[in-house]
Amino acid sequence: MSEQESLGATFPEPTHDIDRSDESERSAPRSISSADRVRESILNGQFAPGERINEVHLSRALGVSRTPTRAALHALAAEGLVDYAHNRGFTVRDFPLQAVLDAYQIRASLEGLACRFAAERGLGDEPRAAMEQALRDGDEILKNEALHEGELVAYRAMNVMFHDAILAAAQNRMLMEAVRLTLNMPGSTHRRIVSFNHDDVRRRHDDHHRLYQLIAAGEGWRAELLMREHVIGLAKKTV
Amino acid sequence: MSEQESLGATFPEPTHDIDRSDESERSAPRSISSADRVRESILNGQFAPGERINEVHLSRALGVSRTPTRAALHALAAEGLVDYAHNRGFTVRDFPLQAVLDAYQIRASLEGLACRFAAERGLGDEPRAAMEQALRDGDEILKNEALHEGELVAYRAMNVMFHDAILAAAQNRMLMEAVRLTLNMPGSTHRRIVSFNHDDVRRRHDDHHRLYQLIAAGEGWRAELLMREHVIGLAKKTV
DNA sequence: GTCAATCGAACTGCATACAGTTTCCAAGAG
DNA sequence: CTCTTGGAAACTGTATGCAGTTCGATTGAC
Repeated sequence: MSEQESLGATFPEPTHDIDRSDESERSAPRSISSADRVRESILNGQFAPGERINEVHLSRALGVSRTPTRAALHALAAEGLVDYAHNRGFTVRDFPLQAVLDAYQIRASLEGLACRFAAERGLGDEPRAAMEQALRDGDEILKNEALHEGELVAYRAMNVMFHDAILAAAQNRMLMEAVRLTLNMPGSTHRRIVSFNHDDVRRRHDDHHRLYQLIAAGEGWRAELLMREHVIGLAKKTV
Repeated sequence: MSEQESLGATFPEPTHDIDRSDESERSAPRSISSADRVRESILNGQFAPGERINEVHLSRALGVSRTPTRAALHALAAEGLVDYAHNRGFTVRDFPLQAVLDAYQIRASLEGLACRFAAERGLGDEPRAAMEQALRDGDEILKNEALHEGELVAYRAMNVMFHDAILAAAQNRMLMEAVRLTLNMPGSTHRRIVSFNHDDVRRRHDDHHRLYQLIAAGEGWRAELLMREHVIGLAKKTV
């Protein structure tokens, strides 16, 4: 493997696993960035919490020089995944269980606020279409008695589409960025176990229907409270 | 001025105008960073919204090379003050009035949540002492009939101390970071005009007293709602 | 006069070398 | 054995040069 270090083998190949196409900005379709690869490695738990990140080793593993490596790490520090200290470089942040649970509360407040904004400002055409599509998709998925592998993937995609549509309808970029902060948590698979019990899924999807109707009806306050409950309910399923 | 460009003269001298000493991390007392200087320039409105930032000119103005300049700009992009696009560099973000008003709503939600956390988890010794000190300071300031220059400075410091203490008591770093996002708004002095009418100040300070009592009494829900009202009230005074 | 193409200047992206700091280990004093 | 101290290795911070891209102006065709 020429100059690559052994660490390089552990890095994810350039796949668009995390779809960030909703940047709303001119998101050029350029190849996946180093930051994305390192982020995925951290989220997958390939770095121990508190571990120092050696720039030279990391840059070799990424196959680039230290300059873009440092830029990527600074970006991750901005997202809160790593810490930075002058003359001491970057360390992987630790996310104790309490922090993960708190993140759900924060996200609940923020997405609740997004619902209120959406209700007050009205649903644009694209957000409305996306929400309706997500509702149809969810209805379709729920026709089955039990959810299998492919349906779980579809369910997740549907869920992301619905929540992103509300954020888009809120028409506030800071809100989107703050919510993204709460989603970047290293949930090393043993956490973040959202129940796929059929009744739970049905209840959550029913929330979506009610949220859509409340927002469309301009019921900002009710939509906000329901979304808060909806998101907090997700935390209850987290171990 | 040797090698400095004329732009350099417009940069703030290394003073600790913005006190970020509450980093809670090992905040080494090193000299003020380039990022801080550029941030202050942007917040002061020395860059037009949408304006592209030339790295070479900026680095000359800062008296450093392009590498640390880019790092500083990336840090500011993380804070949301500038935008970054590949091969096109950094541009100053625009903050329309609606975004500024929304920021108050976001901050209200987040600080309300912080109150609930603080009430549920109990006030630590330091946050409690800070809050009590802030309350005493406010009482002292309000003894005067009208507020003059020095008292306005003291009032602001007292206010920051009170709100920071609550965030510290919430014991959640993500919450602190999210709130900081909402505070980094270019309020080019014509906005962010919080009223210093004596009655308004008295009302806001009375909110502080009530918030302290609610949090100390463990009344999380009531503290959350009062804080939301308290912060939203600030937006009402913004033009 | 308007639009398109083209060339050149200017700017950004990256690699690399060097300087300054930290960190760790080993040797020595108490 | 413990603590201190010296120094070297390792690591981070910064400057700089070059390559690739973008942007603007000038020229030419229509």
